[in-house]
Amino acid sequence: MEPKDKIIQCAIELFSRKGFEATSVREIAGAAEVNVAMINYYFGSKEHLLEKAIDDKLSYLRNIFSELVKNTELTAIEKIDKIIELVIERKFSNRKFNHLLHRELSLANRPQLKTTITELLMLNITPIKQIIKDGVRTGEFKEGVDIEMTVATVAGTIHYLLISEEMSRKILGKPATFSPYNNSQLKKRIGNHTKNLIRAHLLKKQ
Amino acid sequence: MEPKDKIIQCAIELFSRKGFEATSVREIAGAAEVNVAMINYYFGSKEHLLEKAIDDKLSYLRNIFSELVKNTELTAIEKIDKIIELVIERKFSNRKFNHLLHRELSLANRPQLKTTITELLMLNITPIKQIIKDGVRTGEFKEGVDIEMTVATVAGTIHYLLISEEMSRKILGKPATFSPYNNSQLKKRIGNHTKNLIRAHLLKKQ
DNA sequence: AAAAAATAATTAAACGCTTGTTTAATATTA
DNA sequence: TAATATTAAACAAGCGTTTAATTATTTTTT
Repeated sequence: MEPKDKIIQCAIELFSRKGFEATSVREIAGAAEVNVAMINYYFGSKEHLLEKAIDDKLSYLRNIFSELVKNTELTAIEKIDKIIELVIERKFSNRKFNHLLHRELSLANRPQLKTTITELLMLNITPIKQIIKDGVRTGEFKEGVDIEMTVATVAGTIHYLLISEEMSRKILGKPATFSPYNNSQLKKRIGNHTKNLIRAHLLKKQ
Repeated sequence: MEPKDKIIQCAIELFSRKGFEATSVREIAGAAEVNVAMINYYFGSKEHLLEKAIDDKLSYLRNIFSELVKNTELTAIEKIDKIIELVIERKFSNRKFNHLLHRELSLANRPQLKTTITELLMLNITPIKQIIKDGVRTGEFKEGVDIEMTVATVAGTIHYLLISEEMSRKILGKPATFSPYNNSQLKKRIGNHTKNLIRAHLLKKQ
């Protein structure tokens, strides 16, 4: 792997685990096995490195959901099911990176970066909103539901259970030996719950 | 106000807005109008100051929900409504402090602190769980619902809409001029949605 | 109640260390 | 031969913390 990419990769890993400010450029250089000066040579500054890394992720993830929304062979509720699974899968496998994004979003330090991150997070949100809208329009879903809030519920439920191992354990009432993120059990459970919830909330009573 | 308390107050404000690592002790001292050495004199270190501040908040908030859970004059769904309103109120007025807690929780830097924070956040969670449990036991709520996940949904929905102004605007589809946290409109909207959602999910069909 | 002693609070200055960044020289590749 | 990549070393600035001296307050003794 080229040194430039290796720097990005190591930086993301360290920023995600320790936070941006708590990670030194020497640490990153050490992990990437390059000279410290290479970081400024390639990226100009530590801050630009962060921006570049997040920007890369954004352009990589763009338009990955679009096919699902367009697919007309599935009903709205089937699409919702699929997208719930996709979001869970993605959030689980990018858990710490997501924490990095949310940390930056909660700070007033780098305003320009916040816009990029918002766009990145909205990649998960927008398609859910669109599918629910379509479902209401075609009559498959109830009228009068608060679509925007429902979207927040789906994203929020998944997000909340990925905050930390200890929080998840406490919420689930599990002992300290339980590793919520190391088995696929929790993924399924979140998926089932969210789907049931959305059904009770959106589907017309039959 | 005593210098010790003023330091805590200013520290919380700065840590919340800028993050722990990005805030210098000289900044805190400047804001609190005391000499830098006072911080170490009173708290030993910058890190202990953070711990003390969070610890204070924890002991202040303990047992504040207990009366609501014990109140037997309300039905389970009425209790849920009340607690949703309480949690929304609290999260809205402590928005940035909550961000600080969640940032610390997402980092591996200060493990001991994470336990305190988890306990603090669980003060919102535990009563909701208890009320739903009771409601299921008395037959007011459906059986077979995933109680722990439902709790995560309530907390997650509220939490997600408080991530950032820009995120909220984007989720709600509002223009850049809209200030989601400056009016009480959003509070009510989240409250109504969450209550409706929980009703559809928990109440038996009549 | 006044004086003396002891404790606590506050200050300016310095400490040693780490930070992100730059420089200028060298090695590598085109 | 020219452009690019890589290096070790140095830079100035900021960091959290400590020191030692001074002022303020409280406690004890007369």
